[in-house]
Amino acid sequence: MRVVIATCSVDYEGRLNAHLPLATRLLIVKADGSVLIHSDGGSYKPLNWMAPPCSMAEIEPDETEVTEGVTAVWNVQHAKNEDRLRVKLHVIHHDSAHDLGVDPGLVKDGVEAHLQKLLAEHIKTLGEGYTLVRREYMTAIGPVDILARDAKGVSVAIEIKRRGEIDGVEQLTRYLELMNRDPALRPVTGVFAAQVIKPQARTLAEDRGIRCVTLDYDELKGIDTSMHRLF
Amino acid sequence: MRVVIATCSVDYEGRLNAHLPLATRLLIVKADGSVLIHSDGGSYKPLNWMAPPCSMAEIEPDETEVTEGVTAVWNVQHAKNEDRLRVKLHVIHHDSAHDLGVDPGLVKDGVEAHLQKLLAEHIKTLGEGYTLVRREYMTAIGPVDILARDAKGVSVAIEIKRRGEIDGVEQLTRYLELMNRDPALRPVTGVFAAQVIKPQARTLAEDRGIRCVTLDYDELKGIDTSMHRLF
DNA sequence: GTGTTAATTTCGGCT
DNA sequence: AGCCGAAGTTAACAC
Repeated sequence: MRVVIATCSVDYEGRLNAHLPLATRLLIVKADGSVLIHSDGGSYKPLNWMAPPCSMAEIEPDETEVTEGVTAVWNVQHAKNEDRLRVKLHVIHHDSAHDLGVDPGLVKDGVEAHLQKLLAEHIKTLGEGYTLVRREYMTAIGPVDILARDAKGVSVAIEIKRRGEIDGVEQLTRYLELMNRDPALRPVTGVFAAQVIKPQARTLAEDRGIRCVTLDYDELKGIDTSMHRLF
Repeated sequence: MRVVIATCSVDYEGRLNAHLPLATRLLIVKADGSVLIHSDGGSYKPLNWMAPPCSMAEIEPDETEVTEGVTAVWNVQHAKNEDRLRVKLHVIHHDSAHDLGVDPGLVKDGVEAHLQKLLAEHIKTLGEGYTLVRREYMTAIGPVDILARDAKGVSVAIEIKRRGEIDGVEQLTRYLELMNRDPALRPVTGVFAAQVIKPQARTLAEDRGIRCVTLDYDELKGIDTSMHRLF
């Protein structure tokens, strides 16, 4: 990995055109040739970048560029499309290279899969008498997150999201449409469960007779913990 | 901006829990206190990070950590929630600080908003007699990009995408379904406009009676320029 | 490899 | 400040 602090201007041509005026920035060249250009603020997204696979060539500035004060030009070309990044370096304040080796990678815990597991274990939070049929109930168009039955024994298809948006309602609607054609399951009602449900998604869901449920991850986890403590 | 190359392990606790085993990585501390942890590969997304507003405190390792070879600990705490990042530094290979100043920011050209503005201004490119009703026409499930009327005064809902894919057709279909329930608007026809329309999206759209229009950004911009020149 | 879905998404625009 | 949708989204997973 090469780390450079330089006063530079940048031009990107590809899916869009973008330009960065002359300023001092952090330039990172990774082992796979990818380049990141960071300012001293903002979040983790670089001001501009080139994703791998790509190659970086340091070329001589032309006469006009030399007049403008350009001391070096980086030409970063994507390997599979026409995306190109040109960095015009004026002043280099720092330049160092480091051997980092391969990273073992991130270990995560607490994503949607976890929510699904918790809700399946505590399906009664949806209502008295609810019973779990199975998680990842397979249909012709994909797996329904949870299939359950309510107190009356009616099938309930449950779609789980961390954040409930329109896409999720569409997804559940497709499942319900298909499942309601199956005489062995029919009728199937729907529950849209998420930690947060956007108003537009709620409107659409309720318009289609789908019940919306807000999930509290900590509460589900709390039930889980207290259960473990009790038994 | 502080740039550090160090052998370290990282733990994140917040919306989820995540852990990075001991390895050599690039650590960036920005002026706003935010921290990025990058490996020597992958795309622009860091392995782990803390978004601003947050504060970083360098603390002494405890006895156990010293035994494990930890020489310093960074405690990065988010200012508005309980998100916390702990970096245990074992070996520091490089450490430097740089004053970058404020970045003038990225200048973009050719995004969806620009397309929408241009098409609204030149709505006649869709056909003789077309008139603009308004951009971002609000419905219960979200805003339609452009509402117009054709030469016969029939309402036309226009969905604009840079790249026309199935999602966009689904979106427009939802709007049309809803708008066609409104006696004041009915009937409403649809136009799916994009710079590039994928064959599958085109097929689906046309199957649903939605007209597909390919937008030429440079041409629209050209009309815009020549208009300015003429008047 | 291709397509679909999630993400500690981030970012910008508007109410 | 919050909500909503786009992004040069990126990344993980299924087929």
